[in-house]
Amino acid sequence: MSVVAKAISLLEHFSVQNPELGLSQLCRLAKKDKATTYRYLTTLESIDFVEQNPVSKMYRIGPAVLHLADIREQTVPRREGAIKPLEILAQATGETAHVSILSGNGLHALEACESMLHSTRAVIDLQKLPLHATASGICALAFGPADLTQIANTTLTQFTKQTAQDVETLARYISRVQQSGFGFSDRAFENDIVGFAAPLFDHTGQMAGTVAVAAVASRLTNALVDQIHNSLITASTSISHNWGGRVPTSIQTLWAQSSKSLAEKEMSI
Amino acid sequence: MSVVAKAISLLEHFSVQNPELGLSQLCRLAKKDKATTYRYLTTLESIDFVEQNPVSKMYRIGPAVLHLADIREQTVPRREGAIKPLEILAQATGETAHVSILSGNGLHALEACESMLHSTRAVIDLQKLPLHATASGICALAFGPADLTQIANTTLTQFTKQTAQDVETLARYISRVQQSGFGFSDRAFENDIVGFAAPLFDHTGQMAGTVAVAAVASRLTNALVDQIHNSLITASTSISHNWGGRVPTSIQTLWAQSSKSLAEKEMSI
DNA sequence: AACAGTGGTTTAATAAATGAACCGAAGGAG
DNA sequence: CTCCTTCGGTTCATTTATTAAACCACTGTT
Repeated sequence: MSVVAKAISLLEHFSVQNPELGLSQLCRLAKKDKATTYRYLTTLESIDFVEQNPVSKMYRIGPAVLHLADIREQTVPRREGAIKPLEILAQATGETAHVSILSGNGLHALEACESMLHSTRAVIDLQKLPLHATASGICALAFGPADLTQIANTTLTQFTKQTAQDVETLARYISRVQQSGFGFSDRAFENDIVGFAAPLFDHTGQMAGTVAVAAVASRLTNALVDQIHNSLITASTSISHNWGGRVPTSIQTLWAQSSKSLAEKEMSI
Repeated sequence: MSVVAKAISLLEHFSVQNPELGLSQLCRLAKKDKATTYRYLTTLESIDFVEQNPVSKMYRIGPAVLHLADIREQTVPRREGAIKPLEILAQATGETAHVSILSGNGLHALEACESMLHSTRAVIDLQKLPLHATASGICALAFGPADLTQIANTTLTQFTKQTAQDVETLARYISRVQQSGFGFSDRAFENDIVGFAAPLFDHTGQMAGTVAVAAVASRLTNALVDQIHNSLITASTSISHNWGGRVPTSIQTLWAQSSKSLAEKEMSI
């Protein structure tokens, strides 16, 4: 791990819940020496990646990232292209919908949209999502670059009793998703939430992210699952379109098959 | 300059005009060795600060900055607190208004708002502003931390014939601004633009940024200058309020005095 | 007064960054 | 076809910056 990565990984400890951190706190969180942490912070401060509250001496994320994020969103407008389909998805399903961006070594939640239909609903923190425990994550493992799986296999943090705890279980989850075309996670990240996801594609033809629905487990019915699947297909198709890509026919075929099998299952009930 | 700063300074070469850059281009821009630049880029890629277009092999700003910018804006909502006063300012003056954030070693343009009143108007690039050549910059030097002046003095890039080219001229500009309470720059950055600025304050009581109007020189009248000054006072007061601070009475006094002297000047005309 | 916290600084030991030279591939020009 | 340039990417001995223990100065508590 290079110095650059180590210094910047300090930034990962800042969050909406914890926007300002002191030197000592940061030392403990990063498990690093005080002198080193201090040097990192002053360096980051010199390039405006953090700034120091002059009275409390605490550090917070600096203004330089705003500028970079602006350039990114103006030239690769992921958020803009995702918002409307996301609202439609949330409204159609009555559950919380969110979009994540895939990037080399993980999945970043980009935007969430909560349905107003029910008073209980999932709340998505906009942060890095665990690959092995969320519908989006398993979807990324199923359809994204192969080297992601190695990253996922090394960090099987347990969140609930259902979280995949070994490589074999995770592999079974992944292969099921590769057959259905939908990411799926049954209370593996949060106790009462079931997740459904679909992959997104950009102009390069590669998988570029996921769109997902986080549903409250107690309200799930076969009809709702069906509705979520259909809405995910619509959302994935239009977001991929807005991102300059399109859903590969192989995935469309999977979706058509799993809709059919679902319909059959319902017929038999 | 530490490795961290050098690596991240690569990011400064990306812009809306030039969102994707190849390895060799970046080498030339950064005046760095190819091997070094390559290592920087792979490091930045590993932490999602840049991502590589898999087909063209070019690099662009990565998704990690979106997340950081989100946290920053959710916890220190500068942009949100600035937008409405900025729109009012642009509309009242008929010129382009913009807000910048002060940070240790410079001034970052945060948001610009163009008036639709005239077809010709100033366009503000959202980037780092030169301290010595803009109304906002001189305003920051006049009312911000003292060590900014040293930074400004070392980089007196010439933009127009009116740009301050020596420390004495700049000091004269600054002291004039310290007397009037308004940043001012007469065609020192762009040839036909006159800038007016007012300082902004946050909850720490320190200067936190500037709000400014970039006016087309050929349209300027005494009445418009008066209008701009008054609107800047309103804008600065309300943005500072939204940022959790307030304009110090010392500055309010300066404003009151310079309004009076302006009124007198107009009386005499 | 002793203690446990801060933020910040110095030190020799050590691990990391550096850049010239290099590779193979792709594209153009003669 | 060869020659030449430029591209992204790699190697390795040399140099340079990073590291972390110990240390200061300060503040509030017991």
